[in-house]
Amino acid sequence: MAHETQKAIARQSLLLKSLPEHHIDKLLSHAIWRRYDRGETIFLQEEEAKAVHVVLAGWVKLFRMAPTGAEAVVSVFTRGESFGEAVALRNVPYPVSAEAVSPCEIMHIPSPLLLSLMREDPEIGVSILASTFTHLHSLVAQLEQLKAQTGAQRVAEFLLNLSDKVSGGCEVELPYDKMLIAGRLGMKPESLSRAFSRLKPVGVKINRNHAEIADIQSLRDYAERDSSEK
Amino acid sequence: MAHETQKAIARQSLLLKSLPEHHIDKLLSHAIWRRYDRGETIFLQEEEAKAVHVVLAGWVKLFRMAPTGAEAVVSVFTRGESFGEAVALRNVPYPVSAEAVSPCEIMHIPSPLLLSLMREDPEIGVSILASTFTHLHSLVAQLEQLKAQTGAQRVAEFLLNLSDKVSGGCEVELPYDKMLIAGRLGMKPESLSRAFSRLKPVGVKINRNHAEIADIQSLRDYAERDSSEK
DNA sequence: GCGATGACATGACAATTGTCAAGTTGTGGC
DNA sequence: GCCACAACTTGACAATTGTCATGTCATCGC
Repeated sequence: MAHETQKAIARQSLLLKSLPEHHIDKLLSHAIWRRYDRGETIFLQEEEAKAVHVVLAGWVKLFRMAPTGAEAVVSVFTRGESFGEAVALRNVPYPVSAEAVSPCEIMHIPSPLLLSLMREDPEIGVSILASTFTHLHSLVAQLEQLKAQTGAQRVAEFLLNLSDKVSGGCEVELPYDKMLIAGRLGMKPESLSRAFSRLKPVGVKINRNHAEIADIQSLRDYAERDSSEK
Repeated sequence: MAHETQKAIARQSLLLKSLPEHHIDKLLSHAIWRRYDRGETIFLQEEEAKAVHVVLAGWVKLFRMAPTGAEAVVSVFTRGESFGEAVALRNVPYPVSAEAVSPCEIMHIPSPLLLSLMREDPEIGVSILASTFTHLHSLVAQLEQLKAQTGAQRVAEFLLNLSDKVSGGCEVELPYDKMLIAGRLGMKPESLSRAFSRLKPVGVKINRNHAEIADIQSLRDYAERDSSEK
């Protein structure tokens, strides 16, 4: 059931990679593996957390339903990333819902197991704090973007994060639906379309889920430009 | 230096209140107390974290400077609340800056002390995770609000959080500057003014930093109303 | 008391974004 | 191949918000 390649991916996850070998083995041997289809729910907001989740393949979105029914995408995770750490250890309800947005492989680590290991070895706690901090940091970055950047600038940053090149041109694939990208960036799909067209003069060509960036640096300039200056 | 009343406040903080007595004593005896004037910097973004901070009195804002220079307020803390947990334990730089927005009393718990206690007793780790989770949760809530609510609705929620009444009318004091409230809610001061006037029909009167809410429930209805319906 | 300063409100205007409607395109079922 | 459907784009319009300018008011130092 648990293929070696999957275990290898799990070992590389931020949550596990800093742990000593024997702990990893124990966690892996008690973990639950599961496939999810596109659109399938992994857990629901207000549900009680019983495990930490590690994405082995595919894409997962965390989102929150406002009382009005409006959906706000909080984050999107993929291979090697984990979520639910801080909640699982405290027996509190999830503040968000999780859904597979593509077919997924997810590993679930039961929280009682994590808790008991944590009592044996405090390093585990530090490890969990590490990945929790990463989430915290990315939420803070998102808040900053939403409050201080225009839609087109947020799209520009999103594109920049898809490439690891520092300068020059490049081509990247959009990792998921434009609808989901729009949600993740806090805008409507229509606004995303317009943002893309606004990026054309800066050297961005979009074709389906394929993006061409003429010059990374000039796109970065655009993203960091103060909105007051032209 | 450390008055008993301050220690009492510290004990009630989310970070400490679930810890066993002997740990609290040790932490309190090694903590550093300091006063900050209005406008004084507590730490700067990119600075390395050396302590966890507990607010004993006054108001502190955490904010982030975008490369463009725009400031995004991430959160505002007051008496009994703590911040910097996840960062302090990992020797990583702060993702945000912290500034006193009113005269403040802050207690600093050196992170090496926390780390060593954590190795003795994993319960400390759980405690830290608990308050970290609280921050995470509030960031998620903020994201939801920014993405799914109009300015006036965010202001309505802000007012609602100032009162613990469930129904009927009430009066509350705005806890800090309108400029800071605007920043915290992700809008310009002018927009906050307009949002306040838009709340008048719903029964909200603002006079200086004093707010009168005619009926809590109808304000709540307004905040949760779908923007499509009138 | 007086002037300076900063917080705040308000009006006019521009830019951005959401909303609604229509049209295009690709995909999957049959 | 054909149909139905969902994703996506585009345009027109309305609502919201930012920007700029102006004016009021309280506070503070002198």
